[in-house]
Amino acid sequence: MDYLELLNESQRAAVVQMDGPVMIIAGAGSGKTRVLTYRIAHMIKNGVDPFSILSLTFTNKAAKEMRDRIYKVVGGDARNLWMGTFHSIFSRILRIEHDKIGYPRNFTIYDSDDSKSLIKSIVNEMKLDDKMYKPSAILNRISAAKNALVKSAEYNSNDENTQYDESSGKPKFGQIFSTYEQRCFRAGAMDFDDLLIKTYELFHNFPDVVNKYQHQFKYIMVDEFQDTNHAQYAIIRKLAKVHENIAIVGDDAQSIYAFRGATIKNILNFHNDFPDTKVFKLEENYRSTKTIVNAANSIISQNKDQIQKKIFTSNEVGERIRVFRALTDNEEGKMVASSIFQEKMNTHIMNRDFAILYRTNAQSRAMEEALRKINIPYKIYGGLSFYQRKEVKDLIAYFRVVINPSDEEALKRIINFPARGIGKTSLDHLAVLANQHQKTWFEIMESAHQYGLKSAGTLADFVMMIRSFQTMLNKQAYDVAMHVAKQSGLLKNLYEDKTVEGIARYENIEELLNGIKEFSIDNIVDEDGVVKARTLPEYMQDIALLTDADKEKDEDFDKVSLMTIHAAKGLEFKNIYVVGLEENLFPSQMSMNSRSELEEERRLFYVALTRAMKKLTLSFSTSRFKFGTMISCEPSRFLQEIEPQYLNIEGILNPGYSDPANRGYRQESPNKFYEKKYPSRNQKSANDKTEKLPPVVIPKNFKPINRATAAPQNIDPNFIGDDTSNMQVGQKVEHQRFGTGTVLTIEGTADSRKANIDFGPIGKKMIVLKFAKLKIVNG
DNA sequence: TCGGTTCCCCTTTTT
DNA sequence: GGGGAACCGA
Repeated sequence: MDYLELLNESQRAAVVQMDGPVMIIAGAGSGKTRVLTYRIAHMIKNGVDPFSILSLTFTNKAAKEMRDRIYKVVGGDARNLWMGTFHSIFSRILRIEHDKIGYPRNFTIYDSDDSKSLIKSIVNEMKLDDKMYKPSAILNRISAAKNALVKSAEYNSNDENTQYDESSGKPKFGQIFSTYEQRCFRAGAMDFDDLLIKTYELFHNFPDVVNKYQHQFKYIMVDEFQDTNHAQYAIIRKLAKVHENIAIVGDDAQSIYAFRGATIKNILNFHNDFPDTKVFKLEENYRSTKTIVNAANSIISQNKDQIQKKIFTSNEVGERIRVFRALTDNEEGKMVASSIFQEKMNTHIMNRDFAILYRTNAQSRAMEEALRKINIPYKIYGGLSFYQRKEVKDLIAYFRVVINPSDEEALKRIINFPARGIGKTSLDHLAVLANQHQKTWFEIMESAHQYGLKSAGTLADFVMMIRSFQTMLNKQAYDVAMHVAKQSGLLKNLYEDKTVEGIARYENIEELLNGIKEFSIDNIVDEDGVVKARTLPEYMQDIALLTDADKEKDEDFDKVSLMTIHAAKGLEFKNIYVVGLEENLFPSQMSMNSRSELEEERRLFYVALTRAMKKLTLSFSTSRFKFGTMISCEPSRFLQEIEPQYLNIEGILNPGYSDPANRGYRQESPNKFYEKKYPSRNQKSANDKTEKLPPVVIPKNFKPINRATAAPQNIDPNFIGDDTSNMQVGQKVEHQRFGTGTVLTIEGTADSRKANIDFGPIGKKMIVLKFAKLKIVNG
């Protein structure tokens, strides 16, 4: 397949420009993923060693999809790419280099629940008011600091910070921050932000380490660059320093993670850090109808902060965007569900061609109920994931403690579950002693007698149990997991609960164990084709950063998708429903305080619209349940920001609709704030758009550099494997790394055909023939 | 210490 | 409307 033929001119230019710094500004639906995947495939086809390509994405799903697509073009080599999310790639590096920063190799990754729970403990231990020091708010501020690469020591030495905290009623914030840091370290745990900040430190403090990775990663690619935060950019800038072969792909119009520290500055700074950057713009949309593209353009043009570009499409005009109003959130669900039903009757398209998008996860309930009632199968992305369910977390907490006994948050979860008589009093004592002696809970428990703890006997039993589990850790993951589930009493405890929920919980544990079983027996091969046993620690590393988006099941193949707009980024569907277009919901109430926050909401709306290929439906409700009470809602300002020529408004929305000044969406008592700050489009003055950011221009001296492509490291490119389909037991073979060996056994068929080969001094290796390159030695 | 009940807060968005 | 923490009685 000549993949270059499948690209348009600017796409192709971006693909073949392998060397030097590259910026690809890719509008929605412009074939960005295609460019990225073909770019990598192009490199591999041109002899670049996959091990030297680093490709960073934001979600596991994006990484997986890209790997699959590259696999289709270049085959098995795709396995060896360093491809994944920032967090997963960096955790991989941190596990390799763990000793440099004083962490155990099997460090735990705290999710935000763990982080909040730890903060809560700290606030309690410090005897502070937990109304004032809310864990989520504290965590947000800690996270913001870390994303700016500011650690507690630096934070606390800055008067501005201390003054801010004093004036906002949280004078002890700095102390909580530094305690939090210490406790994470003591627990051998990293939170999400640590994965970035520790990587940065590692590279900053150990020149030999950074040097190693700088040379290894000859080519670096970053997807969704507009969503990178300061720490992420600082790391990749460092990594790219030697070869400067770095390509960033992004779209400022789809920047929707500023709330998490992402900054558009990274795009603007890129030119300063890499002055020779070649810029490519992908402006043709292949996804959506003209109506959808133009409507989306009319939305995004209202933002002041943006890079100039013109997204266009040569697709058909398509249908107008349908807008309807519901009276309640439940009715909105019903209307969406019946619309999907009708659409399927009329056009015979699949369930999987539909997606319902919303601003907040809480909105999924009304949609789910309505779909369930008329038997439309659906799947929910995000929300409470499988791994966040209580019983699943409990068993996983056991695994965490077995692997890393210092993991305090996991220990707290399981120490008295199932109940074994270790109550609050014991826990309080443990906490005090641990702080007093600067030791982990587990260490205190090991010497419980010595500290005169009343529950010493029970604690010792618990420690013994964990210790006995630990002796099994090098065994296959499933065997250990099953043993732990049984011996801890957790399985029995759940089994005895015969309520409906209890049975569901038991089934979830069964599902988890089945997943581990699959993981264990699903032989994995390393780069030399050698089969490796998969252990529990490996399983835990695998799932630590997994969101359930990754847990795709076959039966989910043809279902309607429900997800937040954030989760929908990067996806496309034929028919899209964007629901809940109401003031205070979308745009969110929390984002009405500043122009920049509101613009982020607008970009989010832009992302929502541009997910649709053929048909787009927008809806809002005039009332909805919030915290169990009914509240009344006003239509979103975003609705009237779309040029009306693209809309098809159904039914009588409001009496004043015929008046173009309010397009019928305005309620009878107009919101004063709305009037004043956000004049409608018609009244908008031309000089509203004067404060634009400098547009990115393609440099005039655009000249592709044709540097010789890098040869793979340590591998002889001329080494070609022979056809092994007729290989016999007893035959001599040559492997590039292991040398000459004798075939002992051959088993399996087709792709899973394996050979056990004795390489003499190197030992016996089980090799999967599909992947390994072996020369048959004659004689 | 445990289990059941009430009560309270919650809601952005995610790795 | 729902989950988790706090509270209370045994």
